[in-house]
Amino acid sequence: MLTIGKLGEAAGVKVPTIRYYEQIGLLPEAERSSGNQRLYGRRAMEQLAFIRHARDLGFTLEAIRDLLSLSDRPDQSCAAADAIARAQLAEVESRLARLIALKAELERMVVQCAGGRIADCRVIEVLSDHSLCAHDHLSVPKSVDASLALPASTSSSN
Amino acid sequence: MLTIGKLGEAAGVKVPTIRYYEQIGLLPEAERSSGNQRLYGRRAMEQLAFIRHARDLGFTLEAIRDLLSLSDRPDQSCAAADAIARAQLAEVESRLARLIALKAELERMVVQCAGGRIADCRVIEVLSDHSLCAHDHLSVPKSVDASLALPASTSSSN
DNA sequence: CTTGAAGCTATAGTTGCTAGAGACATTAGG
DNA sequence: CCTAATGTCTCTAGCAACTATAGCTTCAAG
Ligand SMILES: [Zn+2]
Ligand SMILES: [Zn+2]
Ligand SMILES: [Zn+2]
Ligand SMILES: [Zn+2]
Repeated sequence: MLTIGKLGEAAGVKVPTIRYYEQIGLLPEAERSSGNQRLYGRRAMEQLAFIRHARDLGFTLEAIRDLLSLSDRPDQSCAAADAIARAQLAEVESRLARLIALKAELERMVVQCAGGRIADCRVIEVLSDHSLCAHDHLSVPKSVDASLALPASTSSSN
Repeated sequence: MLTIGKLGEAAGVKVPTIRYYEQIGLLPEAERSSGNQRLYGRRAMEQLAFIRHARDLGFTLEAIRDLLSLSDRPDQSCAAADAIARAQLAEVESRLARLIALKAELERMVVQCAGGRIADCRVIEVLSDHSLCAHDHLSVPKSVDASLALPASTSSSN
């Protein structure tokens, strides 16, 4: 039985994050010691590692919640799990496409600036006028909108 | 003089967002009509368009705040502005690198799943064990950490 | 037995907005 | 001129996924 600190260390997850996961019901309520401290066994370890890995791959907590509950039913079809993974892949691909456009536009502005006064700064100029941009880099269309953010990739370990 | 609705329409920014920008001091307090409604002139229009464009390129509001105040001092060196843009480029490049790794890993898991029962699902297997991953896709090193999220790219216009 | 680290709960802050309530302003139509 | 519809006002709360703080209790080492 591990304390929360040891568990966090083992799984590469910060202690408050573990408590947060429990609070939102992503992890089951932990057993408690006589002195009211959380205690974890192998099962909790595995679940937390699963969560951590899925977060690293960019899955939302909601998706992870679903994946966890699926993984509890080994005999069912994995179609739902695969669908979640494919959706995540699509998400990543769409972000990727957008970032590639952003990168091109940012490179253009940085390269074009000769580095004089603000009045002649290409960076400021381009930001003032999108028609100076080579291509689109537009805001994302509504359908793709929700949860675009890369899960605040909260620097690794404990 | 435009009302806030017209301004939002013109700049492709939602009305509450404009009020929010004023609230956090990114836009100056607007003039008011006799009936206490905000009125905007050409200057506000340009500033808002600048903000919108910079947001589209992924700059944080903090960075935009700095860029705006720089653009108010046309005679100064543009080194600071260029530095902000280069930092943003670096940000984008780092996210890009990470997303490329994620994409590869997600593709691998999706492709490898034969689609049977959960017990044999490659998606679940891989999530349970990072050593099944081909490469790193690790959480971002501490230094690059803050504000990794793509500015919740809150679908364009008004 | 004492001390310091680790744990506990509860609350608030982060980013960049978005949504709602309830009141006032403006404008178009009859 | 009155009314209804829309627009705007302020204020507050909510989203994701944590992180940080305060003020306590418990535990392990010496
Ligand atoms: Zn410049
Ligand atoms: Zn542009
Ligand atoms: Zn599968
Ligand atoms: Zn992995």
